[in-house]
Amino acid sequence: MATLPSLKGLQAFEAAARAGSFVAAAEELSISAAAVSQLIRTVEEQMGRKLFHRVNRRVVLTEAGVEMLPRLTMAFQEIGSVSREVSGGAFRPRLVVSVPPSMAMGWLSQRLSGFVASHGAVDISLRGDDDPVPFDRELIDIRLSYGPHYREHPTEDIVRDAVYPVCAPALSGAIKRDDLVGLPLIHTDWGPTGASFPSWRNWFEAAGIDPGRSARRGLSANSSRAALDLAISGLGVALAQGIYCAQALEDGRLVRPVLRTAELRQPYCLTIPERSARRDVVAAFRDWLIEECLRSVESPALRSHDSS
Amino acid sequence: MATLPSLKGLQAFEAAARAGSFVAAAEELSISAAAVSQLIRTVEEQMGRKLFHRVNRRVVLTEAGVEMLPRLTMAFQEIGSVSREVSGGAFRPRLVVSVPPSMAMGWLSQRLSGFVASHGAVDISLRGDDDPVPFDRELIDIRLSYGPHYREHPTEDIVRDAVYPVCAPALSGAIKRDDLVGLPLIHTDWGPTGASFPSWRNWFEAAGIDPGRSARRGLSANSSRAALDLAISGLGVALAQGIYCAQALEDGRLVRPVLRTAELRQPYCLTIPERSARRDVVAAFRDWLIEECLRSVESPALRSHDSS
DNA sequence: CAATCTAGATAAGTTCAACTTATCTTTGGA
DNA sequence: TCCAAAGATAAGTTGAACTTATCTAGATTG
Repeated sequence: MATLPSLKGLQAFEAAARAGSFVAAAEELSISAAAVSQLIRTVEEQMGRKLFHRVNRRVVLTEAGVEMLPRLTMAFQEIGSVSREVSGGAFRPRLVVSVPPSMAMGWLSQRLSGFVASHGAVDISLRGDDDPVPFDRELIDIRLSYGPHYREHPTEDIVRDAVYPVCAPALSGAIKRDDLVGLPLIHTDWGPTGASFPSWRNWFEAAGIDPGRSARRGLSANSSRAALDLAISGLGVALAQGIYCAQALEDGRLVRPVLRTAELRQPYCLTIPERSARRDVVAAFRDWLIEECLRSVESPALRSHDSS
Repeated sequence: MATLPSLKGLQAFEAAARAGSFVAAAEELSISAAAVSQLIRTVEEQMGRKLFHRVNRRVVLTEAGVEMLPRLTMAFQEIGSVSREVSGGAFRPRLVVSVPPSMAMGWLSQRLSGFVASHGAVDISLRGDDDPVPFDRELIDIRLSYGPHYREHPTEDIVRDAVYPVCAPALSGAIKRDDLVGLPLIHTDWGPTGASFPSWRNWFEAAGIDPGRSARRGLSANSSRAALDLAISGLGVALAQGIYCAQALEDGRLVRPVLRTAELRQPYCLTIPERSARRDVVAAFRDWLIEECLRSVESPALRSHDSS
């Protein structure tokens, strides 16, 4: 079918299928039952397929009808709700933000109130997703991801972060050697997103240190957040990412026992689909988010120790 | 606004907003530009809000218009694609299945081909989600979850699984004592879904054994699948769930060094929203899924050792 | 077992939303 | 400076959508 069937016809079908009766649908749409009957007949002709079985004086959905109903219901609900929101003066811009799960849980959710406070009425939906994210299906306005995926949308590099050994001040005081050999290490399982993140093994290699067996020893955590918490508890030395540990370094819960860093192989990237780019809220959020990223990564606590 | 604005008007708005021009929209809709202009004016009157700024001989979306566009685009695309699929004879029923992430990755994805083979033309979308899942927004047809959530939809208990100590045959042979004290244990971080799953601590308590320090010792894995792999590698004894380890027990990659089990506190539950229940595909998938669950949990490998 | 009720189909006529053509205004660009 | 092109508007036309009225045939009931 080159062109769509009649929208009103589809609407009548949707109401009738949902209600299970033409009369009920007619009432819902404030038209006569005869109109519903005709609309649906027209749609069936246009689509070349029966949507209802007429059994006696009942109607029962055909397989094709059953298949259409939920999708049409969702579509018409969306049309209805967006129309109602916009026409009833008090619509709030909706902003769908997607970031890697680890950021959604900690870093970003802590800072989000800052944006809301400065920007006012916005409905923000914060999603923690692994790549790839379905921009169109979920109407995502802005996606922060590790590395450039999404060549099909405008993407900009924001910042290239690094990982640092960090530990509790108490543990740091007890460190004699500065190559970390023999210390309890906290390993982070970065998950699928961070498959290419540096491990302790990489860090030792880059530093030219043979860690012996100690590169395998110690605790492991399945999130960067958990790894940081373990480090703060003094259980060992974690390889923490700048953006996540800047705060703890600043307020002294963590220190950097040695200064060597390992840069991440990929920058963090911001992807904003064309359709969202012109929205004011999106532009404002983009600026704010970049500012926050840079502030976190280039925090004085990290800078002052920078050892390149 | 009590009732929706004109659907054709919204459609015209959507096309014009997307194309950035009334003339282009008119061409797309195969009507005259004057018609587009009038339709949009009508919608604006019905909604009591301008959707376009008329600047010279250009049109620019207002904030309200920008807000509406993506959601309308998605809705009309959905209407178009469902209509096209159903009217163009070869529509395939679409089945959206949601299960806990651990099942989506392993157990279910391995078995799914069986259903497709027996049932024929179906488009299955398999999602790994944590509870709660958005039934309506994602049009989920069937959800398998641990424990009964979703009182608002018809839900049935399927099976109550249990966890068992399992290990590689080689390791089993080396075991002298049958209380597992002193053996390397593999701890599983069940994630948010399984917050109430039995841990080694629980298992020892239930068995009336004081594990001493050994309940904390050993490896940990952040998924049941990873824990099983570690156990198969002979690195320790894992507490594995029946449904996941039945296969490995049957083909001898794993054995049960001791027979005590710990029942899960909740049964696995199947939730099917009203709208999906009447679909043939859904009913068929439900039957198949229940069958597969029972077969896995009540596999001979588990049964023959059952120690209640 | 009529008598009645109700859901849906159909016919015929009506109406108004949607569409066309024609004309006007503005302006961006050659 | 003049034209081409985009949008607004007016006036008239068309047909999709709607109404009322009537028909059919299962359900329901006294």
